[in-house]
Amino acid sequence: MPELPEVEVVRRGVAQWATGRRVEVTQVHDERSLRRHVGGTEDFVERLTGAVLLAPQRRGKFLWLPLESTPGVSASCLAIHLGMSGQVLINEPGDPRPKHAKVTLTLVTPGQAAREMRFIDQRIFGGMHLTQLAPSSHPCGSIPATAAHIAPDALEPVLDAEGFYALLRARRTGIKRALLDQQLISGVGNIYADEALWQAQLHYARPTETMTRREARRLLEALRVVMDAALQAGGTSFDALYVNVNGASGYFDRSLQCYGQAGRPCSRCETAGRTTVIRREPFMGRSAYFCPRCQPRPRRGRW
DNA sequence: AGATAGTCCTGTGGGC
DNA sequence: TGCCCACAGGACTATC
Repeated sequence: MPELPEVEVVRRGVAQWATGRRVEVTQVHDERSLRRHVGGTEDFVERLTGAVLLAPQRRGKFLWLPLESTPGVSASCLAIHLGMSGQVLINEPGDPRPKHAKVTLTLVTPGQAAREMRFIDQRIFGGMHLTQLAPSSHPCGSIPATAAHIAPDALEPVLDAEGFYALLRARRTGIKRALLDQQLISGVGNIYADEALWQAQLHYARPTETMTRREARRLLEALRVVMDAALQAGGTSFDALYVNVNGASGYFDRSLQCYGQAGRPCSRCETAGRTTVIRREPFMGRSAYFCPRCQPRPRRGRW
């Protein structure tokens, strides 16, 4: 499941191969991946073909490439969301097309060989669309109109510990729900929520309104540390569903301390000479992993 | 405002 | 061996 670090790995790969290139051919193999494009497939192809792609940007799990704009026309972008199983691969033209290829863009630039940028998506929860760019607090100054509602992500400096604390105290929900709410803080999914909560020694049902400044700071720091480490490792790949633009897996799964570790000993407890087993509990139609000793259940938890 | 249910999908895996 | 069905899971929408 691509979360912030995985999307950032993809962004960097796309930056290397797509920045400044022109879309020579647009092929849509499966219209369902354009569900979020207002205007339909024909409009998508017509507007994208011939456009020059600028440096890709990211906020949370949203990725976008601004299109070089013509004077007098409002700026737009190619927005990409990977959903559950989306991939962006860079290939040479003529490479065999993967089974779940949904969109292929042929990218050209003078004096260099053409490349194909392919959007692959097995479960079709992700997609591509064209949309206007709207002013934003994002470092690049704008954001896709369709992503304007999401909050700054955990790695943006604009989100500081005091601001994070204030946001949490203003809510009446459980801390993991808050972390997964992209309108409060973006980029966090199930994996990094559980990892950061484990790191910060907070139970997932901890009511946000009882969080202390210290705990909020510890949690934000934990999010940053775990996401930075995951980025260094090329992301988390449990299976072939998440890969970088060259098709390579990340290896952060080997560093996971909590997520997916049900039945295994908590490493922090082990270091302290105790044995505690990581537990999995159903949560919001998925799972929450935690150490029952390091992350004790609050008396009045919020699920 | 917060919580929940439904929707979109397909590969996987448990049950028989 | 093979069929069927339940299910996961990010984001969005509708509804309570």
